[in-house]
Amino acid sequence: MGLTKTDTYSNQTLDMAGIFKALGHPARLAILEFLARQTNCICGDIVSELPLAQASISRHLSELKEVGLIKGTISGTSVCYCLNTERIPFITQFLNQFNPPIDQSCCS
Amino acid sequence: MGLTKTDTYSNQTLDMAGIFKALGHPARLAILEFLARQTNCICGDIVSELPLAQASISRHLSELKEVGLIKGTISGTSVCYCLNTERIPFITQFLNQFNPPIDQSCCS
DNA sequence: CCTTTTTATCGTAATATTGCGATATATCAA
DNA sequence: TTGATATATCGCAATATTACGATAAAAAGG
Repeated sequence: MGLTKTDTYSNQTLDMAGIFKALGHPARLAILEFLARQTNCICGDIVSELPLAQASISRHLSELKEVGLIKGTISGTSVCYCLNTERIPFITQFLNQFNPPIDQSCCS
Repeated sequence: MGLTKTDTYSNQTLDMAGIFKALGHPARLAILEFLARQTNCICGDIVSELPLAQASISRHLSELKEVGLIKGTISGTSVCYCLNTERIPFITQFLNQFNPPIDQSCCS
């Protein structure tokens, strides 16, 4: 028996934790930073951007896609990757709750 | 030999990944959400907020403090915890780079 | 069909994280 | 000093993540 995570935490908390976990690895962050530097989607050859094996990059990409941070569409024999920019305001909005008017007098 | 993470990724990427990793666990997110609901710092008794052992909560709190998401000051026999609200704009500003004008025509 | 190219998945070893009980530390009150 | 209370740290077991090579799958071009 014992409590599951779903019993304990709200769906929103679990979803957001999933997104942050995906952001919480330097390789995945580096992939996003690379995509952000482009003016177009990148069709293939993300592998050559990082010193990781192709299998590892593919895994990271699928984790990023799983939480909706990137989009990927098959284009012939390669895959086109883009940032899913819609996701960002969603995250920043969530983070805004941590910016409340708290009286921090006892902690400063 | 072999590349270290510091060789491969910028300090900013590593720092931000550390912050997101800290955010990427439902228990730690729940702690932050709890702190955000308060109008004051919380001196003690965060343990009773979550179904985790005291040792586990203490661990999570120290991880949050390590990346600067919360502040803690000793107050007698307990510890006062507050959100470190300064940190939030820092994160949202970083996330803004993922909101660029990308031509997503091939991915939509 | 066969070959090449690109990406995904599988199996597995190494490493990291999580959670807990036990214990240590520190402060306060008596 | 002793006892009670609050928090931190240690040691360890269970679990999750990461990375890689090998291999599979899917599409394009002969």
